[in-house]
Amino acid sequence: MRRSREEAAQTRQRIVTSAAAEFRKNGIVATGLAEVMNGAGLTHGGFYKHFESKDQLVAEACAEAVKTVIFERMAAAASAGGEPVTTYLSTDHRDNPAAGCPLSAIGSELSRSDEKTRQVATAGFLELVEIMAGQYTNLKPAAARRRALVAVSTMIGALTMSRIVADPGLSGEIIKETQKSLTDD
Amino acid sequence: MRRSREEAAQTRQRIVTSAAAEFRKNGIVATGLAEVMNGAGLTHGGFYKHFESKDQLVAEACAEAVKTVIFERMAAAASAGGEPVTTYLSTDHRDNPAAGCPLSAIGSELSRSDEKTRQVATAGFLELVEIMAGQYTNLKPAAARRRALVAVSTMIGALTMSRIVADPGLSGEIIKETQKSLTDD
DNA sequence: TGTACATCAGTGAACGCGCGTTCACTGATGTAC
DNA sequence: TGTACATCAGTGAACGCGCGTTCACTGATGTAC
Repeated sequence: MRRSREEAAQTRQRIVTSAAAEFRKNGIVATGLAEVMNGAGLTHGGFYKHFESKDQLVAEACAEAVKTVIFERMAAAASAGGEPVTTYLSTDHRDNPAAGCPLSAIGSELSRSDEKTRQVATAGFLELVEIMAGQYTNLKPAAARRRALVAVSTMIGALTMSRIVADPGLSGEIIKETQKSLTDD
Repeated sequence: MRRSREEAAQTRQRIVTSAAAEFRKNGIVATGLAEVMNGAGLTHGGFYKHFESKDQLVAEACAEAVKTVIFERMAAAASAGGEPVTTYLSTDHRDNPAAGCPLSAIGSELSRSDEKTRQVATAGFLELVEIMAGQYTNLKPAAARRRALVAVSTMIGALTMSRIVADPGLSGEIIKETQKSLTDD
């Protein structure tokens, strides 16, 4: 039966949030819409009352993940005077991809996604670069940005590799060494 | 009809090579066995005469990609006295994922693959670390390895991001800045 | 303010399709004598 | 070395299944008078 405008908006939001978690946990292609809808407490038939296609959901779910993880959590970690690198490169982040950075969790799938999704991912990357550039207070803005571009690439590569690697010791070593390398100096 | 042992071995090899390319181009989950077999010039029905499952093919295809790209091409680039970083971080490599490093091309999918595949990926990562460590001739082995661990993570993250990013200028900037950062000093 | 009707969120079944896997069959290769 | 038979690589059809998407239906919400 019909729902109120407010209820419908909440439902839509639950679908996006469920998708953002499922995609990061199991991958975009491997996640079915029925799985996403089930995660939002709905049956799969109603999906198209809210979205035009799976691709549209992918773009919105990616935007939500970028917003909560990069624009909110990482930005907060930096403005609180903490080291954003330590937040990003942690075993906690490594072990919880469903709640973590989409650039690490679904990076190789994002490179095959449509324009809209890649633009959203690009915006997240640039925000992370800006956050990191803000850490290099002893450098001029242009130099800080250049260094941050590399630092963010390092963070994404290291977290991705720490999840791939079969040896837990090596996985921890990647996180620890990368964290040290990016916080020293 | 039956094929000679030699022909059958060649066929098997063609399947692995086709899979290694298709997986890196379109992703593991998004690539069907029919697509792989077609790339090897066969119909899909014969697949199970050579492999037990898709997972087994994934592991072997990953091993082939690691061997040709890391153990052969990257090792050759280093021993020829060239900079392996320049080979890895190039627009050529960025634009040809099907022939490139699987850690960048299918990184996030590898983290969800089975133990065998992740072990193969880990071996490739460690070899790349060793190649890079060999570049740091002015450091003691342990320090060189630690630095290489971070450098390889940076290379993988930067190449992955250069493929995700929607803006070609930014994509080139990531490659150029990361290359500079890893070759300076 | 109350009533009649249109709207539409959500359900559950169904669509065609491609997936990984299995199987009967073919006929050349390999093996045993 | 030749012959008879077993093996098995490859084909093409079929299996059950889950995919993204569509649709008829329900009934509460929203709108018009």
